[in-house]
Amino acid sequence: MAVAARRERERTARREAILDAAQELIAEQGYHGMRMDGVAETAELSKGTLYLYFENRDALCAAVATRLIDRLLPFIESALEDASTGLDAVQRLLQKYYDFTEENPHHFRFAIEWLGAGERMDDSTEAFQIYRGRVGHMLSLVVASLQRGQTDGSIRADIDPLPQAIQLWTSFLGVVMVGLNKEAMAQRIPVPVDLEQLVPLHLDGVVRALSSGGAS
Amino acid sequence: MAVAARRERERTARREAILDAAQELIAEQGYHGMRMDGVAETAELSKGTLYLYFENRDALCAAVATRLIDRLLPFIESALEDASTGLDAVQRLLQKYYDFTEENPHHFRFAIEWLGAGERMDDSTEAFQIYRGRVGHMLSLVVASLQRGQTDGSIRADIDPLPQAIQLWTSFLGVVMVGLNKEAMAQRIPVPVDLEQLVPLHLDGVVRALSSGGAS
DNA sequence: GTCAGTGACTGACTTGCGGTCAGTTTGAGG
DNA sequence: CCTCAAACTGACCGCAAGTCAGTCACTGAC
Repeated sequence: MAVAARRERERTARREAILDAAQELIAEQGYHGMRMDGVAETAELSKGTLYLYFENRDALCAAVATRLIDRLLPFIESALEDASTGLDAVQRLLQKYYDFTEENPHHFRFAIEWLGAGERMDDSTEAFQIYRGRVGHMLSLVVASLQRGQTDGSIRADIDPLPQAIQLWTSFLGVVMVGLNKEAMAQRIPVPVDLEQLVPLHLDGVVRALSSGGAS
Repeated sequence: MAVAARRERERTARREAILDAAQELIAEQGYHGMRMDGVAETAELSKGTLYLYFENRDALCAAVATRLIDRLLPFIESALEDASTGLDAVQRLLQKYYDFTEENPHHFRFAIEWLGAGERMDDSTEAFQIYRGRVGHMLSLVVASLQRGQTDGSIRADIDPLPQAIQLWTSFLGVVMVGLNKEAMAQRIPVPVDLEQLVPLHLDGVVRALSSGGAS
């Protein structure tokens, strides 16, 4: 039965084609501008077919986000290898996350939507479980970097890595959220400010807060 | 023409009634659960009437949020008066903001929606200009506290108050965003963690980052 | 007293979009 | 050829925001 194998390949290919279409539209029109009708049109399928591959819109978005994290992870992992200390690793990790986010501004809004959403996003789908796993992996990299820093002495010994990782992650998300909308923010925040320096400023604060030695 | 004055009062009262209805529904069902039909029903008006008082849903939400900030501001301002130093003031300001947010969990999601929203939220309405002004006022309190800290020596002299205030504000928003959804987060974040300590942990980091002296 | 004018209000309707499902097409196996 | 199943289709549904032509109630001029 080589047929079944080919069917499976074709199914995977279709799925990828739908993801490509969705990703393209998200990049063009933003997360909210992406419409299921548009995805169907772009992927040259009917709308109903989309629902044979993804339970609903949120599941499709989760799958797109998962693919993006999978592309980001190698960069982050290599950045961690280049780091001289654990403290340096934390800094590089966050910086890489932000750089990648800046290149894919619309997609990562998904993560923010999810966190900001109280109830409205459907995170019960299988696609979402997978996404959740990737988030966990990202967090574990932060935890590992913190532990590494405690071992090499660059990070204070009295911190608890897991809660601290979550604090780093959530506070950084706020910064990224604003950084994502630099142009819009300029009008949005009712004072003139150079948002370009926001991320370096935040990272500086992170280093000061974590550092075992005196601040530079 | 006492008639015009009475008409004006009645108009204001209607507007307040609509705001009350909207706020009640947001508190009950969350920001996304609030429906214009529901607001009309609760306020004992027809839906069309709502649009005589508010340009659209977003404008109505902005007006609700504005009212809430107006209730929060006195608390924050008295907290600033109680503060012993500028550094202490920053800490108290953020803490009060979080406490109030925790009591009104749904409403402040509006701020997050707005910041996280790339394009979808209509912030061109008059109600939104007013809301924007309140946000600016909040920010100015942070700036003032930072300057106070630099004067009394509790905060490093080399920081630039305005960008730093924005960094403080945005990073804290990320923490609040997660703190708002404590219950949901427990399932959402794929690791077990006590989110209750997230805010204190963050505030500790803020103090370490801003402090002119050594960390405690 | 009455009646035209004005602002407040109404609710049926339109629109946009996520999601559904009964029916059609395709192609492998007999 | 015929049969069966999987893939696919697109007309349709429900929901909620937003619109607008029409009604109502009060006011003040005559």
